Amino acid sequence: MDAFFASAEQASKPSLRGKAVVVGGLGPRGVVATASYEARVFGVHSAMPMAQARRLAPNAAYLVPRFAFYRAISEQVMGLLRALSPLVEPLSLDEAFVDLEAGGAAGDEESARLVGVRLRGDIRAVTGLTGSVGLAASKMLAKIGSEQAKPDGLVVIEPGTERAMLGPLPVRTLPGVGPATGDHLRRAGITTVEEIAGAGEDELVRLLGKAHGHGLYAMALARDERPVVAEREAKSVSVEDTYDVDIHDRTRVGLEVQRLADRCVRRLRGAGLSGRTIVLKVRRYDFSTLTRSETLRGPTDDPAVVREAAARLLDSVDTTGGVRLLGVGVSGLADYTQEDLFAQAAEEQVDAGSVEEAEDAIEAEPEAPVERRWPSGHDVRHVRYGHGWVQGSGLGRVTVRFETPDSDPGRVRTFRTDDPDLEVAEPLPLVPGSLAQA
DNA sequence: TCTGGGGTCCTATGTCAA
DNA sequence: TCTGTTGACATAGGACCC
Repeated sequence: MDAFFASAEQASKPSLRGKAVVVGGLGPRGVVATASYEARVFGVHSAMPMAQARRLAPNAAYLVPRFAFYRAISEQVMGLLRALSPLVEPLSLDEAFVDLEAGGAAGDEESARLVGVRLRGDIRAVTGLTGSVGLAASKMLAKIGSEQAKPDGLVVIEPGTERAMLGPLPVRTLPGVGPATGDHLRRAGITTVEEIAGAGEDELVRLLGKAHGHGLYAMALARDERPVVAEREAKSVSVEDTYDVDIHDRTRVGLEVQRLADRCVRRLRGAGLSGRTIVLKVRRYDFSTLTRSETLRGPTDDPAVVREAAARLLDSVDTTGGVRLLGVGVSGLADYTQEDLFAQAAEEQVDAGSVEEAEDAIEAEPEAPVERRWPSGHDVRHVRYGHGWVQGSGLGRVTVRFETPDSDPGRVRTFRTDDPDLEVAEPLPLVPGSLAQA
């Protein structure tokens, strides 16, 4: 999908169409998740600190992501893909590989192109959004093709033309070459894909190590045999929070770790999983990041066990100077629990006095509750004015623009944040009747 | 106002047992 | 019995992806 989050917001909010839209964390430490193509003109792009984006595009619309909404759209698109083939490998909410051969949907180049054209039409009809398609003989080439096709296009990389097409491209085009590897290669005088091929396999392995070297050399020669794999099993479950202000108080750090452990276990249990290895992640005031892990004798999904392990791990970490991020994860997953009876009994004890209570005893960060209740971009309904979305809030006021996906751009009105006529609403379908509402 | 959140994979190093 | 090799596992860190 093209600029997925931003496009979904523009489709949902007529007044934002054709305008610079930036979706991401709005806090002081937020980063850009997606920028609309109009915003990219100003140099705004994914992973950029929000503060920098605001300097570059001060007049853009800034919205928090609405994952439930995007997920609903994503499921519609994945449904279309699964109609083409049972072999669909989602990479994220807005991207997937499809093995057309396995689906019998396409045998030759022309039939494949036809499938791609039809798919793009279906995506538009069902979601109202544009998606781009890359058709090629391997995952790597299909991915590169789809990048070249964006926005709103289709690219076929014909067999036999792969090497010539890849040759002049920058090394960063290849999957697995990020900033660090890119720098590494550049220092060795390698800037294009054909120069990777020219350097030879031994040289690459010497430069980048065994796995990466062999892999990259193969990619540069357009050799990629990786199969499309549907239903890959999760290998870890984790949660993490970056705090608006560094936490210095060791007691508070401990409490946050307990909260994260509970959240992590909730996700773990929700997925019907348990795990053996508990991981604590700490990012300090200076952005240095360290992890500590502990492996239990058997898998657990017991909140008390995970909390205690996380607390032990925290004991071995120096947090003087403050922490900006904390995280708790579980890996070594199994889909069954093999917990001994002592732990089960201990759980019932500890659960009685949960962390949430203790947490309330500590004074909360002084943050405006209105920001929580009326997050920018979220849908609302007013008794008199109907459906709209929060354009901004603060100082006891909330500003709402009243419009729907199929209306003209709407008008703005401002209310008190405690106005009883105003309530939170579910997103409306982008195409009438197409979005199953929760 | 510098740098999210949720993942995967790879590498290096240490330890232990066969 | 001593020494060396090998493999599995645990741990920590880093690169990368969307």
